[in-house]
Amino acid sequence: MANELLHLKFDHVFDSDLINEIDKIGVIRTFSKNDIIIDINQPLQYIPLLLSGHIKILREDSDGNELLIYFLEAGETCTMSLTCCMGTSKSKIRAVAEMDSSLIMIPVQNMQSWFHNNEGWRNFILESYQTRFDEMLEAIDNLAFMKMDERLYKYLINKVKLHTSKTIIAKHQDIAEDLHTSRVVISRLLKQFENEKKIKLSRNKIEVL
Amino acid sequence: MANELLHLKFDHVFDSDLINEIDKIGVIRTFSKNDIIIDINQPLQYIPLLLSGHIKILREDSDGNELLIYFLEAGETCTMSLTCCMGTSKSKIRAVAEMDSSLIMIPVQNMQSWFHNNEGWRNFILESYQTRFDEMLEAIDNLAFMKMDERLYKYLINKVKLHTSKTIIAKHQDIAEDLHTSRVVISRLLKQFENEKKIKLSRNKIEVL
DNA sequence: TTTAATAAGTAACATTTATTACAAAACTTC
DNA sequence: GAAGTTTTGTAATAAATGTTACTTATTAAA
Repeated sequence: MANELLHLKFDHVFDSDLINEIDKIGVIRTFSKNDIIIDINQPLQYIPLLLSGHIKILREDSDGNELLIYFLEAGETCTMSLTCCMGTSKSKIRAVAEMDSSLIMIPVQNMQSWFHNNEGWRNFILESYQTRFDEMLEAIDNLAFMKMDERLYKYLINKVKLHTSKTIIAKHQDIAEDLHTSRVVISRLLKQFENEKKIKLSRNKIEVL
Repeated sequence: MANELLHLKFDHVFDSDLINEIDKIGVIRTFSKNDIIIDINQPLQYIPLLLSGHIKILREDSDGNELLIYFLEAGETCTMSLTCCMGTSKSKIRAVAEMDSSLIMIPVQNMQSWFHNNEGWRNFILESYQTRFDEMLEAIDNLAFMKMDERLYKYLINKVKLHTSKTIIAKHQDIAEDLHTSRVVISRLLKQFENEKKIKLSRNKIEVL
């Protein structure tokens, strides 16, 4: 079998015929940490399935301010790309590799017919929509109802879960950009967390206790 | 034909067989202004198609604070209900009639098979997802990148568009709840808009100039 | 028409977040 | 290890939003 990761991550999602077809027509692409996978206004001709790594989905306003909306993990797809492909419109988000990642890209034409013929594919897409909807709602909750200290703490906990490691490698500036605030605000709050014994700070590194 | 509104709003979306089936199995429900159509945590067994009126889709946090996410208009459906029905989960949002409204409710079982057999239905659902995604992104943008004065002005303009009337009937308290802020903040900003000749205020009424 | 209830106006103050500016610490490079 | 660069710490201040408390205006009810 050509692609081990494809089987590992998607064998329980798609039937073997579909897996083989994906394997045949899908194009593997690899990205390094911080690579832009898809940028805002870029037209989309492929549906990506994430085989390994993590991808940050970001929104940007007209002044270049960014906001992290959610992360994609291996075994997931970006439903934004689906809606874009259907409407042959352009990407409304930026996708950035949060770590080294690999994707398999499926041309839109194929996925249109699968949607019609293949129940596994259909369910995968509909479940993806549900997951993304839920994450968008959570993003809205975070922004609307939570203060910056709560948002930051949640962000840290989420990173710990994603990487299954208590140690986060990041600079305050990066975090500030994800949460759309300023570095000073993040440094201040992190120091406060450290005083409360929630974390331990060092250069480029945050240890969650 | 049993239901005029169904034809008026959906004839160009679905083929005539599907329209007739919807007409046959769908249950019409009418709501008065401010009625709660679906509440948070309520299980969903029906997909609603909006025949007339406007519906507010709201999110609520654990302290009972609300936030308006978007409006539904006639000819639309709530994709939240789709994801809920698929996963047989509970509503994550509250739907409130913004004015007297009528819906046709379709049992989930039927819509599952249409999804498989009927291209018109499939496209309608996928387009609905796209529209809702875009509106969620806009909600996120509003919260992340805009200040309260901008959010308020956008809210007013949106209301004017929806009702095709320059006059908005609402009290400051209602607006404050939709935008999740306090009445005093809204009164202050509205007064500022009035001084800038953008609007004209009176009790329960805002005229957008 | 007086009274009560609701809605809006506004001042004073508190809190949260953003900004500016600079110093100290931790790494890199030569 | 000296010099430069990057990252973090922190104070002072500004701006935006939230809160409290009270007044005034408008409408509804008695």
